[in-house]
Amino acid sequence: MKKAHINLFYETLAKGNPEPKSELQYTNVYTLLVAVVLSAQATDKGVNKATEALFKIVETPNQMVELGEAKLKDYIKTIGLFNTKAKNVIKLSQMLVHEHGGEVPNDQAALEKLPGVGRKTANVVRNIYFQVPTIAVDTHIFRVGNRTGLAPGKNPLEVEKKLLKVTPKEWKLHAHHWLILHGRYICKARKPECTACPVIDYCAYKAKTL
DNA sequence: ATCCCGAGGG
DNA sequence: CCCTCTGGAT
Repeated sequence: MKKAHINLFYETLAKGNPEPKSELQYTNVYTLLVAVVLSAQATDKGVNKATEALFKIVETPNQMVELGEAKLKDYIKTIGLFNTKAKNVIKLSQMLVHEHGGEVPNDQAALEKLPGVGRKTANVVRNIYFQVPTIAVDTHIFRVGNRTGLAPGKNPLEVEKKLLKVTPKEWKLHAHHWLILHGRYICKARKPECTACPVIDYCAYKAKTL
């Protein structure tokens, strides 16, 4: 995508949503981390539905450890991959208690050592809570980056590097949310709504659909 | 490359 | 029925 168009692309998305925020529900940085871990290959709606009850009784790593894996599963069994996620959340909470004083570290490497936390999840937490201009590449952003021509790449890491390179400084902090919301509601996987798309003038995909 | 894995949409 | 959803670990 041309430089001038990249600016217009972000400017347009920003105008449509000046203060973008996560649609995941959370009460603090710990519950944010748990919510993001649970959101892997699941919709935020489904995660919110499960965590609404869970976060009323669990807001700290200690409380999660006390709850235990079996009861945690009862809360999240409506979410895909719940078995693995329950194990990871308990282990991750134990590690936070024993190795980080019960706090969530603002450190990419330390976060990625936690079970169930990879590059994407760590990037999301650092962006949302610690205001670091990371761009976490999930399924939506991977698709939008490739389809629009904004940041093509064979894998998420390639797309992330390209996004960090082409995204102007002023848009970096919120780029993650603008791109994800665009992918979720307009540039959808199955049936992209190009006729309702505000940035179609800058998109490489329109040539194939119109 | 493969497994994990429920809900919702088309 | 098939596809997709803010992936990560092996």
